[in-house]
Amino acid sequence: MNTIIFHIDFNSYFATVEQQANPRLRGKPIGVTGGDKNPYRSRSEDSITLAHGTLPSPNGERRLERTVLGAASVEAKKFGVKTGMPIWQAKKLCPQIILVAGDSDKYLETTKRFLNILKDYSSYIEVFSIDEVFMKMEDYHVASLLGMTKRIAQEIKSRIKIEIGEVVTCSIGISYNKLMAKLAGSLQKPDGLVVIANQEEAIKILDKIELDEVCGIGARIKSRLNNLGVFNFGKLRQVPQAALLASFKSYGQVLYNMAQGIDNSAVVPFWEKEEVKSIGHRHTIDHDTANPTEIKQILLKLAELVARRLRAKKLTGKTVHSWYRQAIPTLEVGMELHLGFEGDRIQTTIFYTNDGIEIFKAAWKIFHQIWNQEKIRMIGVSVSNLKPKTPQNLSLLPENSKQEAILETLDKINDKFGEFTLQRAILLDSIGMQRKPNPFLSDRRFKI
DNA sequence: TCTGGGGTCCTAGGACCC
DNA sequence: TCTGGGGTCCTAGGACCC
Repeated sequence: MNTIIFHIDFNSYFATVEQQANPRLRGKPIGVTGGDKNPYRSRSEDSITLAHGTLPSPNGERRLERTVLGAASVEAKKFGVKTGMPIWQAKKLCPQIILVAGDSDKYLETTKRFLNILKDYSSYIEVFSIDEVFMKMEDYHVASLLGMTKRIAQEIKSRIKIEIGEVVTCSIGISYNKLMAKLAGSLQKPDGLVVIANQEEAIKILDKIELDEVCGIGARIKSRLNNLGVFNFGKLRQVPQAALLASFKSYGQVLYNMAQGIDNSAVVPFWEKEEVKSIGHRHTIDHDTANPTEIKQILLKLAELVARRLRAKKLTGKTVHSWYRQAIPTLEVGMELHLGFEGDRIQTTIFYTNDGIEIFKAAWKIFHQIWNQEKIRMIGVSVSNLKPKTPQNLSLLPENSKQEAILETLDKINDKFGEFTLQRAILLDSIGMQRKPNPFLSDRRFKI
């Protein structure tokens, strides 16, 4: 291998962290529900935590029916419960499931400790999500590392056991590119360790798995491939490149490469990651509604949350998106029948702002263009086209400064009470690693 | 009484500028 | 004097990830 990439993925992350923290939960089927910091979550819902020994209130119970599990423990998975499954369904499969309200700070803290372990092995760490990273071994190490990769992986695993906890396990996949490393990591769970050493091995493995087991093929692409008569990677490999390009445009090339275990994407270390591209919030209402006043209130609240996060990152944005999901489910016909909720989205461009009222005004205005008074179940707002706040685009007028001062005060108050605002950059800043300047980034930005 | 909420990237077509 | 072509911005929409 010229390149050695590790993919490290925690198993049932939130669930194992909870079991680690609370021995009473160990060995039991548990499901972790939505964020504790969700501003829409009532106090009564928090009371479902077993640790508190209380029962859910009828109100909390009803609200939870519309949310999904953020994680399920191995014990719960034995019943068929999966991450992302609606709570009502999880309960049907496993009536004794213990629901635990998520604690985002705890998970972030654990991730920080984990990344600190990894720092000892490479600085090329790409944080893919709160429980998943890619790590590229430094090029000058590769030759000396050949044959040692498994030992390093085992060392990382045992350090996690010692430094983080025995219950928290991870699966490690090692390969010559990101795609295959991720695939390798998914082959053995929990606590797995799989190496895909070369392309030859990769193809053998690809021929044994389903199309959608590879990152990048979801339900839609899979179904479109099936319609072309492609049901596995062996068959995909026989499809001429031109035919894939014709059907999937540029993504056809990705699929073509995928079938051969090729992936040219780079491990992007955290210090090269660009800033966020958009910030948004959406909310599924606990009942369907067509009441404009109610919808307006929710939209305003969401816009304020978005604005607050923009200000916290010293950003402004000028494109406002608004979207919703209608209440009546529709049957989607794919490989199998399933219920879907149709919706619509719309966007508009205003001026650079991070003021919740301005964002709300734009979102409410465009929402009306797509909403035909039907009952809805979900509504969302987000802002993209972001740029750092500079004196040029804000605070030119004294009254604006005053406005900002008020906003800042509000932010401080909100900060005190907090909410779940997990962001990759926040995560990275908080692990105490210094952001190294990237000499290539500025070039890329200003190249003509 | 029936799937959350946070994001990412890509493409096409129209408007507009020079 | 009746239209080329490059570039950029904007909107809509499709698809994916955890």
